[in-house]
Amino acid sequence: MARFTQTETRRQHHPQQPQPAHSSLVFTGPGAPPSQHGNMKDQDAIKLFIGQIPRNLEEKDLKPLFEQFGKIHELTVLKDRYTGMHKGCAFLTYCARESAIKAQNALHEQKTLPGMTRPIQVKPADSESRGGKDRKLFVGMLNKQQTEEDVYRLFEPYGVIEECTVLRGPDGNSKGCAFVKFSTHTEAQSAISALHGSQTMPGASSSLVVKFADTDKERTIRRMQQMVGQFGIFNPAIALPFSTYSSYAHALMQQQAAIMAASHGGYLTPSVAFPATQIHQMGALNINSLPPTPMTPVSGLSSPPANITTSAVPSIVTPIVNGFTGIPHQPNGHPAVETLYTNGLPPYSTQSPTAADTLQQAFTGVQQYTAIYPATTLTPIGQTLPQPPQVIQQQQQREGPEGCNLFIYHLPQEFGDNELMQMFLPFGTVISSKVFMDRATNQSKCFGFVSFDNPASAQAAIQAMNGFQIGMKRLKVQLKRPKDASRPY
DNA sequence: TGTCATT
Repeated sequence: MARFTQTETRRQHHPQQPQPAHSSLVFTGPGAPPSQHGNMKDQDAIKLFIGQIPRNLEEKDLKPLFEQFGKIHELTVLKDRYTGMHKGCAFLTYCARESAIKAQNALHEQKTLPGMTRPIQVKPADSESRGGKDRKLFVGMLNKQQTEEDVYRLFEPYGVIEECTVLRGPDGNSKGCAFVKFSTHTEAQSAISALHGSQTMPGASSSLVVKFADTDKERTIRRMQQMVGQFGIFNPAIALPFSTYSSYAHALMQQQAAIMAASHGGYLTPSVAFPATQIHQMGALNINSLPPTPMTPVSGLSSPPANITTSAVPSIVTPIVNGFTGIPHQPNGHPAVETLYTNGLPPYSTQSPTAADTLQQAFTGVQQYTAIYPATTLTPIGQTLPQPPQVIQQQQQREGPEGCNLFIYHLPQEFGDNELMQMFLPFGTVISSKVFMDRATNQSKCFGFVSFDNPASAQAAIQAMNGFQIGMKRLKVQLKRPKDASRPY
């Protein structure tokens, strides 16, 4: 029955009734005058569900029973959509909210209609509350000092508050948010209109948030996303289309480069995370001038590098691996890597907006590759991968364990969370990446955080990426300062 | 040096 009720509710919920003059007021407080004439209903009228009705009773038969509590706005017996069969229940809306309350008090479970074994049900229809959702607000960006009473005061002007709870952690400290349930949707809506973004509480990082609370379903989704962030149990890369040959090749190179970077320790190593062809181009750019001229998008990233043809997958492994093994010490047919670094720094430029794209493309293969091939095929030169890189797309801002969180400064202006993550993926599983944005300008503050799932990856990333030059700046890559630490830099 | 937090 509950399911039918839901269905019927939705179906019947749509017809918009003409509203009485007073209902157009944004504020519909507890003192809102009830409708007195016509078939108008109060804006805060309650739709009642009537259950346990004998199937031989139609609207006209039921009307007298309910009319004694007030003028009826609408009474509908529920019928099966296809067979037209009486479902033994109805929806009833009185013109006045008060009538509904009276009827419920007088009738619900109080009387059994002829032929029925259970007493009549008279209660607000599911549509009236959706579990309270449509009149329950989530309030965020509160001051953590604000109590239930403070919140109550804040929302009181907009209607009758049935419930007001400040969310608190286990220690009893406010989480800076609350739930406020009004008696009607309209009241809740007016509170949103009046209060959302209206003020910034002292100590809050942005203006007050007032919105309808999540439904159960939404909460479940949120929970799942949090689990993803915490445990990395979901790898969306699996859902990506099968990698092209070229991205596979890139993936191999980058994977090996990552291994090199992790095991080598020199500042030179990060550069091998880029295909040789790309190193060349970027290196040249870097030599020419600082700041470099805007870079054309590096072409050919999605096609195989020159030294890789269309041979079967296993056969390309060795040459690539060998090539990369040689790079740091013995350049292999390309100009010596060192000679490209005329300023003694690894090459890379992100002066143009295309640079972020470039990086992203350069690393894209890693994700696909990791998802599709078993780990054993990833180690053709007998090395063990520290951690298969993973991409968590629905990331939360989560810190990893102690020693796994990096603070990165001097990021290119155009780097976002994703670019930051792509840049650090070769060193392990990135459980979160966050570039800080200036709220006012929506511009990057050029620093951010990357969290790995293990300290070794973090250390490898520091070794490889600290001091890495991008444009005119060098990345500063350090362990994130623990909250309680007070060591200034 | 993790900005936003959903009983």
